[in-house]
Amino acid sequence: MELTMENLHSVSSHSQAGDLMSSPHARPSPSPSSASRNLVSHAPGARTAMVSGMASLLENSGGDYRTDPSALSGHLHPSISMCETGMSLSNTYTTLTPLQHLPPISTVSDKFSHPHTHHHAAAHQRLSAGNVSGSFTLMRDDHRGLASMGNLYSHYPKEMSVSGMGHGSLSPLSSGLGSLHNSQQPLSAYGPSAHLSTEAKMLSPVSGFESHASMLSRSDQEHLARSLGGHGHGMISNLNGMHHHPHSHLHSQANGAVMLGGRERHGHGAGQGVAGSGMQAEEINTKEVAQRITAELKRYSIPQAIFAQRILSRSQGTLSDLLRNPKPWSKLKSGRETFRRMWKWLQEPEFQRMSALRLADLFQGNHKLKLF
DNA sequence: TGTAATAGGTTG
DNA sequence: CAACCTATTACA
Repeated sequence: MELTMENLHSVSSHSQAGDLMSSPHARPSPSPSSASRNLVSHAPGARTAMVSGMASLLENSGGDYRTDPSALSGHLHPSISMCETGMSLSNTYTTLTPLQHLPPISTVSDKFSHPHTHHHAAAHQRLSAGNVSGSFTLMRDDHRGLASMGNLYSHYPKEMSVSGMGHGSLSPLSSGLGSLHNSQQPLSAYGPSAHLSTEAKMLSPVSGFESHASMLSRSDQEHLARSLGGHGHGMISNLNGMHHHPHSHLHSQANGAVMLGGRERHGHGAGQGVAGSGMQAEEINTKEVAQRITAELKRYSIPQAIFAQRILSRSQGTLSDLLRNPKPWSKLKSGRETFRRMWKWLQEPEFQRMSALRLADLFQGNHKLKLF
C-alpha cells in the first residue's frame, strides 16, 4: 500500500494545468462525495496531480488507500516555483472542500528523505542521496519561514483552551526566554502525560525527547545535532528544548504515558523499542491526539479547514467533529487512518509539518495560511 | 469576516 | 453503521 515515491517519475505537466486555472470549478459536479473522493481528479486534477506528486515527494507515502498511483508521481523538481507564482486560484477554504485526493500525508519520518533543505545549514548537504528534495523551491518562503520560526516563534498565546485539560495551565513554558521552544512542542505542557487517565495506555504523541530522538530520521538528527552543537545561525537553536528552565514546574519529563504503557499491550512484544518509522501499528490515543492537534492548530493559527484538507484530506466539519469527539480507537474502524495522519503529523518536526501544510496549500492556490 | 460547530445527508 | 461530506448556523 504505501506506494513509495520511487515509482513516480516524470509526471510532469502533461495535463496542462492551464485549463484548470481558467476554470476553477471548485466543485464541478454536484454529484456528491463519492466522486470526488474516489476518483478525485476532476478539473482540478491536473494541478493536483502535480501537487501531489510533490507532496508525495516530500512526504512520501501516507499509506492511504487512495493513493492512486496513476495520478501523482513525477518528481517535480524545482519547477515548482512556478506554481507558486503562476497559479493562485483561490479556493476559499471555507467552502473549499473540493477534497481532492491529496497526497498521502506525511509519513516521512522514516527514511531519509527530508526535504528540508535549509540552505544555509544545508550548504553542506551531506544528506546525500536519499533526499531528493533539495528541490522544492519554496525555499524562498522557507527562508522566511524557517527563520521566523526560529526566532519569532516565541510568542505564545497561552490561550490554549484545550478542552478539558485545563490542568496544565501550561505555564509560560518558555515564557521569557526568548528563544524558541523547539519544535516539539512543549510537551509536558499539555499534561497528557500527567494524567491521561482513561486511556493512557496507548501511544501518545507526547513523549518528547526520547521518543523523538529515536524517531527522528537521520537527517533530523542531523539537525538536532547541528543545533545542539551550537553552531552559529540562530535558527534552529536547540531542537530539543531540553534546556528548559528550572522553574517550569511541570515536571516535564516523560514519565508515564508516553509510549504504550501498560496493559493492553500484553501480547506483542514488538512495539516500543523500535520506533523508527513504520510503527503505526500501535493504537493511538485519539483523545490525546485530538487535543494536541487542536492545540497545535491554535498555536499556529491553522484553520481546521486547511489542516483538514491538506493533511488529512477531509473536510473541515469532519475534522471538527473528530477533534471534539474523538472516538476511542478501539471503536474506530476505517477512521483510524485519519487519526494516524494526525498522529503522524504531530510526530514530524516543525519544518515538515509546516511545509506540508504550506506547500500543499501553496500549490492549491490558496495561501491563506499565514506564513510562518 | 473568518472559523469552528452542527445538522442533515450520503455511501460503502 | 461508521466515516464523511455539504450546507448552515453560531461565534469572535
